[in-house]
Amino acid sequence: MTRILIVEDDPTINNLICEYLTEKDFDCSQAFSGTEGRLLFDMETFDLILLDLMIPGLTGEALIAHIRSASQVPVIVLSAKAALEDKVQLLSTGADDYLTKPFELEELLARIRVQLRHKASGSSPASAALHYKDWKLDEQARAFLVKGERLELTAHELGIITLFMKYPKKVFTKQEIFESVWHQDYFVEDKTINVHISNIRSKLKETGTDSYIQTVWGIGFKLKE
Amino acid sequence: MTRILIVEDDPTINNLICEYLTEKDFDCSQAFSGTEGRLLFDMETFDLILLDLMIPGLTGEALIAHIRSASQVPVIVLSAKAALEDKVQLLSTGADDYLTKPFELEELLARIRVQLRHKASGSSPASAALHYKDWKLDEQARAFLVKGERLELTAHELGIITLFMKYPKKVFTKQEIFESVWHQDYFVEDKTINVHISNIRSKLKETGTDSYIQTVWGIGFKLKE
DNA sequence: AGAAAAGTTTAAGAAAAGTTAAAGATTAAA
DNA sequence: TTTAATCTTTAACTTTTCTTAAACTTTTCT
Repeated sequence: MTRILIVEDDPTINNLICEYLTEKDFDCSQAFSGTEGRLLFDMETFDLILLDLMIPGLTGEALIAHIRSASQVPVIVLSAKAALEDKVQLLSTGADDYLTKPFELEELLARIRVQLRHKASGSSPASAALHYKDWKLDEQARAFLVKGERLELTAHELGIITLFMKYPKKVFTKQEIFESVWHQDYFVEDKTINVHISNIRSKLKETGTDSYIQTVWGIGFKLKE
Repeated sequence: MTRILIVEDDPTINNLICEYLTEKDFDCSQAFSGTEGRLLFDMETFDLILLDLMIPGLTGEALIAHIRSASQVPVIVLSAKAALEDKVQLLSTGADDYLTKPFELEELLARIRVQLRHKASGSSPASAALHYKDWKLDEQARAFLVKGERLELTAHELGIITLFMKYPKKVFTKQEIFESVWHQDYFVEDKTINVHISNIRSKLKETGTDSYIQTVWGIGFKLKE
């Protein structure tokens, strides 16, 4: 389902848009401040972002800049500002379209569809990001984010995390991990996987999420329930 | 066969749905309260859940949250509430679809088929779960649940339980258990299996289900009828 | 009933599995 | 080519699980 993030501080307008779009089969998340919007953007993956410019916590412009530093997701700005210079500046900043308040919901929907169509026709196959608790993994960018912050992992470490996040309930034996991540038959020293797990955990420790990787004695490893 | 859980406190409606779906070749389980629904969900595995929101014992919302904490099974909400805000919240809470009462059974069937189709096309390999009375065993997650609660077992203990649950009527000799679980010929001390059985029973004792493992004198062990 | 066989339980040492730090080997980058 | 990063292996250490032994209980057989 298409996921849309609505960043709008006025609850009435936010809910109105949310209800309308939900009815139209979109999956909406709501943020009521710039900082909340940034948090949601960092932690989840959206197909489109609706953004009010006049929001507390972080200016709309700053949020666009933040979004553009990490993603090409379409951004439609909702603004009371009508002055042309603002519009121009916005579009050059990174917004893909704008709508001046008040606007008709039908028009909003039409513009959303336009942006999504652009997105769909252009570019690469969108690789959905994986989520697990407050971990986020963007496979395409090979970026691993904890609580929105990037954590540097080596190739094998990322491979192991990716495997875990694809099947968050499965227990993986060391053999399974090795064959899946190394793409070879299992003949490395048994301990190698252990060492990598240990290294991943120690990197995770800084984020307080090292307990997410659990040891299943006699079997292997898995993500926490 | 496709298994559907119906959580609906009105017996007339519950039975009506159950009979209709049974006729359409679904395997239905009925719950008449939120708590009963949770119990059945924890103990068995369903392909889809129909959930009335206005149920005694546990609110529908809380039940959805509980379900979502453990599973991606499709949930269709049956509700008398027509207010849009409720629908929005529901869908964002974790429901996959909703139907406002009164509804046609044909529409319900259509929506069930849509959800099952979605499920089938998407994602992860279905991990078959084993069931025996109020025991549930998820082989992929290596999780053993008694009355919905996880019970920690060591690798060998889990191996023994798995063997029993695969053939719930068979009597296993100690030699069979050893060769099946240890993957070796039988030359350990005879008593080893006994000790493991004893340890399993003592862990089960906390759940009140230790009597499920029965001793067959002179032969071995089996699950209770 | 009494003896023998089979099963149960507890406890303790042995064995297996896992963790971590560190050093050497390998690979990639500057 | 030199430097840096990553990977594998080794080894000492910790934790969990397994096996054995021994004392005790229940069932079966004579």
